[in-house]
Amino acid sequence: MTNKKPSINDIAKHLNVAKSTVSFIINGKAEAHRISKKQEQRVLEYIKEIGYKPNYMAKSLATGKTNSIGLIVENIGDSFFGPIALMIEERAKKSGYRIIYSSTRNNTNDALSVLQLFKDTHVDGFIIAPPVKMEEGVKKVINDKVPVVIFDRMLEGVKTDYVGTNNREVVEEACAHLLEQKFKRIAFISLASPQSQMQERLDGYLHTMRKKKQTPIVLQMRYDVDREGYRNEIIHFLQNNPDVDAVFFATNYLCISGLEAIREIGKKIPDEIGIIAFDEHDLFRLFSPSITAIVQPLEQLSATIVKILLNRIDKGTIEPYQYITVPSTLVIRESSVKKKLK
Amino acid sequence: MTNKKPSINDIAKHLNVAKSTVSFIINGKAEAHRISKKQEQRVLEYIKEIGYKPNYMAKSLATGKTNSIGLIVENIGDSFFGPIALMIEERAKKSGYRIIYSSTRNNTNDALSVLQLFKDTHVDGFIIAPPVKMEEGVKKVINDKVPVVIFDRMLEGVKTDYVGTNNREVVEEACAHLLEQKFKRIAFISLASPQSQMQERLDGYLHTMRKKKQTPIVLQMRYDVDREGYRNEIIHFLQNNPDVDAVFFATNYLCISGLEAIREIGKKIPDEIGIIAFDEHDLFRLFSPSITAIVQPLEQLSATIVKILLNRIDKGTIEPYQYITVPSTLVIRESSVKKKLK
DNA sequence: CTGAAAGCGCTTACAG
DNA sequence: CTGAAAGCGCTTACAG
Repeated sequence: MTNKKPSINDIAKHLNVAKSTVSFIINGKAEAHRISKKQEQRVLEYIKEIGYKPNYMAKSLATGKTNSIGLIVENIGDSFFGPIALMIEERAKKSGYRIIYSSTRNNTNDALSVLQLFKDTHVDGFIIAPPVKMEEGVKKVINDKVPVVIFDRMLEGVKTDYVGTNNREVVEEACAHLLEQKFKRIAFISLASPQSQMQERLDGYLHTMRKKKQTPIVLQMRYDVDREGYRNEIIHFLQNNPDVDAVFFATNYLCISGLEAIREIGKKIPDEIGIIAFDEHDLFRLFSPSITAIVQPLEQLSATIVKILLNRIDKGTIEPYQYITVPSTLVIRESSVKKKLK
Repeated sequence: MTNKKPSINDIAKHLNVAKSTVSFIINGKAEAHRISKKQEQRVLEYIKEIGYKPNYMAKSLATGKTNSIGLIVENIGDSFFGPIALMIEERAKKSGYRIIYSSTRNNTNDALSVLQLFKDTHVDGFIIAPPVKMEEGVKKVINDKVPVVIFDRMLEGVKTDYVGTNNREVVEEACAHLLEQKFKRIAFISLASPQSQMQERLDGYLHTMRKKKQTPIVLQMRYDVDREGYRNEIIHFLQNNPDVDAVFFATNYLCISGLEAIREIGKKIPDEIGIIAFDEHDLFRLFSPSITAIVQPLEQLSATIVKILLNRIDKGTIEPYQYITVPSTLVIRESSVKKKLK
């Protein structure tokens, strides 16, 4: 018993067989290489006895596979990407893949450099919620035959798999609901972001407003601001638009800043101002009044993302790319239902 | 221009120098090996020209280092570990380390198997918030000279670095604050968990109660229950203990279930029941009334964890192990301050 | 059915 | 100052 870890070579020598024989047996290819049952038993037993563990780095060097996936998101600590990261990892683990993650905080340069770094370390595939201007970087990766699944927001002109939700349709549903509740002046508060999911949400809003002959009122804030900044800007906006009687918030954290703003200026939800948020948050269930929200099916999104990526990794990248949208649900709570109507 | 990635060998051949020379130059050891400036320039320029990227797997195989760290937490999607994961990754990245994560959901067997898996893939070190009964597994890893930093909860008898907060002291401070506010019957609602941080929080509570001659009232729930289950058990508890006029919740999610329970039975916060939670949550700032909470210094915790681990990785494991507690802050809000006293 | 050998792309004593 | 060579621990054609 030395304390050096045993290698395939050691096993082969000890058992007087060839390295290749051992390797085949370990990898379950004994049958395919017509190795005798007896031989296989002998090797398997010895492996168990000495507690042999293959060296993954050597294996990776020889095969070019690392069994790891790079996950690049906006912020792994937030209430959307965090749970997604949890579910993605749990599913990937079942298929023997590890997840390496990085948060971009929407910084394109950081995202590009981490993309390159992960690629240099030979991840087998990527799951990316990209910041803007990532098109070229992602294309390069795909060109080098590394599979990429984009999620949450699309990348224009990048041919690869995408998984997202039906932003536009569900926002239309939400806005229609507000109108039904007799809210008249519905504002849309969002980020000045060209990202596809934000554009789709805006489209849904504008489309419904136009269809119902309402005048849109849109606030698009810079996205490099902190919570305090959003709050102040929303206060300002609501004061300048006193006739606004409902707000659709394009993300959950904007809604949280919005709630702080509304508290500050003292408007009553829902009778003086109706509220709907995109994406769920613990707060929304418990807030008084509870907040109507569009809830994305996180489990289903994660499952789809992982399934598609693993399929690409296994089978290469032949079939047509998939564009999948999993529908979200409008969960109606108190903040969008006028008490007088009840 | 073939499409095969250039290797050190290719460079050496092309430039008519030895592989070792190229390797030394790439790794900045040109000087140490007294390689001529001219030679160095020539190699560096060529590398740049062809866009050479070292193969990390080969490098890892040769050196035994992977520049990766295994992060094992309870749930990367929750409001404590998520932000911690964000900060840990950002700091590790600056020093050239990647993070591979896994969530245990407090399942010891899952945690042990992922610990083994990460170890087999040769992570350079571990950051672990361990479930119970991980002592032996972690010891084995440490014995094999892989550095481990434990955080959030300690592991009895495991000699390694630990980073946590001053659970006991800050809970004492919180309980003293409730007593000052003339709350009489303070209950402590927690999980039936032998984990150290939970024990310390309980100790802080019991100690203060005893010192002030108050009778402790403790509810310890099973920790394999869902939010609904917690809520129901808390309702039950509060109904059976109608004289309880304040509750200290040992975690933020228990507090959230508690708020649902309190809403259900219709008690008024803070005048009929005072509330304090351990750990911050978005909800607590915005809830009406806002909820007093013990806030852990996440930035400082993450920074300390990463610093200690990288130090161990670089310098080996010679100096005595560190046991570091970073103090938390009691943020007093409306839920623990009686209006009548104001 | 099994084995000898080359190869994956690095690092690092060692010799000169 | 620089180069030839062994080694890290696997996989996989290829030969028999």
